[in-house]
Amino acid sequence: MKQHFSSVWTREPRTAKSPTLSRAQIVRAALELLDAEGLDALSMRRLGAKLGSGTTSVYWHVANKNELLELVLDEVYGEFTIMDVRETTWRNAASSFAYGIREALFRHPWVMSFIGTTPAIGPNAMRMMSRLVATFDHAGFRGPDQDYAASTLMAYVMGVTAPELSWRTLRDEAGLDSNELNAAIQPALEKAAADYPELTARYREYRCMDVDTARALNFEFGLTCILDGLEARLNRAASPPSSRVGSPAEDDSAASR
Amino acid sequence: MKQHFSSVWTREPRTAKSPTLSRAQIVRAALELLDAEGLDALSMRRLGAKLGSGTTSVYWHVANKNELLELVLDEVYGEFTIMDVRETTWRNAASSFAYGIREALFRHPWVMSFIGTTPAIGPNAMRMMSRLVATFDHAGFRGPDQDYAASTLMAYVMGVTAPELSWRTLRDEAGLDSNELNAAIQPALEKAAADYPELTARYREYRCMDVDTARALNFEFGLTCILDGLEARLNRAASPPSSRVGSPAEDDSAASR
DNA sequence: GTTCGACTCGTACAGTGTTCGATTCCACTC
DNA sequence: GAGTGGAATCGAACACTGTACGAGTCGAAC
Repeated sequence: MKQHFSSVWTREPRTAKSPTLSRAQIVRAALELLDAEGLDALSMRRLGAKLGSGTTSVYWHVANKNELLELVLDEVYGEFTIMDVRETTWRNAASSFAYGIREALFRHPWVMSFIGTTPAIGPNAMRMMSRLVATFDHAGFRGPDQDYAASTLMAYVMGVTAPELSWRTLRDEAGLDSNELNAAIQPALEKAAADYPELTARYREYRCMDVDTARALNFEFGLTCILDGLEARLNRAASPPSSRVGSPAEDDSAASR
Repeated sequence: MKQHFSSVWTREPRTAKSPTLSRAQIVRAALELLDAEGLDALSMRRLGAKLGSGTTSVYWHVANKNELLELVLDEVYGEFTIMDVRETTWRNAASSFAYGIREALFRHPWVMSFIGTTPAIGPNAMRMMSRLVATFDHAGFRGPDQDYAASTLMAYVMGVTAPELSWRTLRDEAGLDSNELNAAIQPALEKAAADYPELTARYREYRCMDVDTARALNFEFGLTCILDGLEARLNRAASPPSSRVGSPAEDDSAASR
């Protein structure tokens, strides 16, 4: 059978005999380059230069740029930490996890370009998912609902943070602070919203508000929404015997896990 | 004052006198290319060829590739339709909106790479946001909560759909169907999850499940979670006078809007 | 008929990811 | 110590990319 799927994680890493260049080293350098100067700054030539090696030496340790990016991506997944749920409530664990991701993404804004392009099956991503699912197991979810709950939380956090990141990148590239950029963008916004007077009014109203705190409130709002929604489902499943579809693990053996 | 922010929407479009090439034409061709062959297929040379014009002719109508992409992105935003909330419940409107986005994204998988990179301030994005906010206004949200609710829903939908898209792209590039790809990916997954026996068990358990319906269930799960969460907040705000922070619009004038 | 602006497009440049083959270097055996 | 084989490095080259520039074409207004 032909191998239709390939990824860094499917290949055996090269055995290192005398590694003047190592995978870890390469990944670290790439990460630094990405964090410092953004996605466009990472070219194989620049990476080679930063490592003090020839441009194409990297290709012995990594099959291609995509694989390199898979590796760096998983490195970032390694920064998504979760508390041990047995030490707090699941709401606390989930909430601090969400805030942690948000901040990790702020440190590595370029990741947003890969999430949704590259499937995350690296070891760090796996560990994170494992712990997140365990959190929802402890919360009382059963069967696939554990995965669904985890995925819902992740989806929300990624989804809200994405526009925040694009905003921040724009801001930093322009060399302004948030409120200056807000002012600079206002005419374009008003022009775009010209046909929707209620939007214009709304923008005028918010102009005095600090943009960053508004974003933070936005994040918190959605997060509590989701946690409330999850909790509601938990309570709903707890009280009635539930004639729920798609949850095959209501019998004795599988539900105990 | 220097212009620190630029976008297609800030520039006046060129006045067309005898347009053998038009913006609309260019955008359509780019969209077709993107839909048919993905992000990498769109190069200015290929676009020129498809249009039957010189490679650099496009640059008279569009400042650069980024602007072109902003235009195409907004075109996709134009496909995100919302029902008139006065014809159903807000839950219905929001839910069908979410499903609509999901399907539009399936038609244009490449967009995921820009959301979170390019701020969406085109006319179609504006119209969509205007209608979405109106939906939540009708639902009973007041002040910034309307925006927060809209952004929460959008964030979730984008966030869940992203991995789905990466999955589908992978699948189509490999030329397999979902379950075949699932089988092909299994060894990599098991290897990655080797240290987490509960994950392995979980994967084994789901292997028999159809991947696509699992995804659909996942989407529905999170969506009802969010709608439940929003509804809960609505009810909470309705009954008690609420000593909520960060919502400055509890007085008479602003809250009526 | 001339002029001017709208519009097109060929050429060129700097840069990209990656392939290929030659080269270096080290651990090992004889 | 000489020799060998594979690990690792790297320079040159290829086929691309986005875009700046300037020369060219065309249609309408004067």
